[in-house]
Amino acid sequence: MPVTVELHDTVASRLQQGDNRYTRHRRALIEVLKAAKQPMTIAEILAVGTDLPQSSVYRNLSVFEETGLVQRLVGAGDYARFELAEDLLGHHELPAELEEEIERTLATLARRKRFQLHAHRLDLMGLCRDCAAAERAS
Amino acid sequence: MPVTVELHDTVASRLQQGDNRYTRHRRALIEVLKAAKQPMTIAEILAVGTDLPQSSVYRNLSVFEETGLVQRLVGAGDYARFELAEDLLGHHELPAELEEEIERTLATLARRKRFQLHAHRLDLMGLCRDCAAAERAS
DNA sequence: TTTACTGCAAAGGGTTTGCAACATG
DNA sequence: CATGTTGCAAACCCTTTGCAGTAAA
Repeated sequence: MPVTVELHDTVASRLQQGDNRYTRHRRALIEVLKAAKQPMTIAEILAVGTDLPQSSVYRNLSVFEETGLVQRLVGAGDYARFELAEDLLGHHELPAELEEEIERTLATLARRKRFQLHAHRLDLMGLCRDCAAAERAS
Repeated sequence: MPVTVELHDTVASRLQQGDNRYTRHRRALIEVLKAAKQPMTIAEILAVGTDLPQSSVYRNLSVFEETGLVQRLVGAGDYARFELAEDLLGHHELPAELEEEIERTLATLARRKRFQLHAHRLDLMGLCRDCAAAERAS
């Protein structure tokens, strides 16, 4: 199915809302991230997209991050890693149900322990159903 | 109560297990971290411990980290932050009960959704009971 | 006395930026 | 065509390191 076309349309329209343009390099960068099985470091991006100048990758990733198209992951290794925002991929996100239950659990236990919870952040490392199947097939 | 003395004893003995010495600067660094209300950046450490040379702070924090005396936090802002290891402070850690319930919840929901969970990491931002009280008092 | 630590300053290395040329809407 | 983007290289800035002198055990 033509997921890629839809993706590019989405990206283009979101960029245009902020006076940003969807150039050739930005398309290529989105393609690279789309093809990635996991969040990529900038070094990895440069290795794959050999015609992408370093400075453009840095600048464009920043633009994408500000636009909410790409998420930067820190703390997962020594370097920052980047991935397409979850709502652009669709099949990598965890069910909202899980997030809600975590929040409920956290809120309940925090209250019980008198822990004044300001915010939380949960990172799950693993494979969703479809990705696990794809991995077995390869 | 003489918490500080116990702390220094603990630090000293742990350092000596690895042929490391407990020098004047290392003591000062531990004091700075002990006094901190929250994890500190290196810039903040240098601002407080004005007589601590930059290179010593970097090197000693590395030693402390390898020895398990200090924990490095990434992703909480732009720079790395450092804090004394939880087992040296005692009162900052969340009850094990909470962590266990989170793990149970996560495992259950992951199984239900066929999500192949390899690992997780949860960061909670907030104040424990005692710290919240201390903040109200100040 | 041995060996780890210190302190200065210089080098390292990922990231950012200035600016003139270019391409998009 | 007005304005955002590119590309090169230099600048940045946090971090690491070499080395001679110092101090802990």
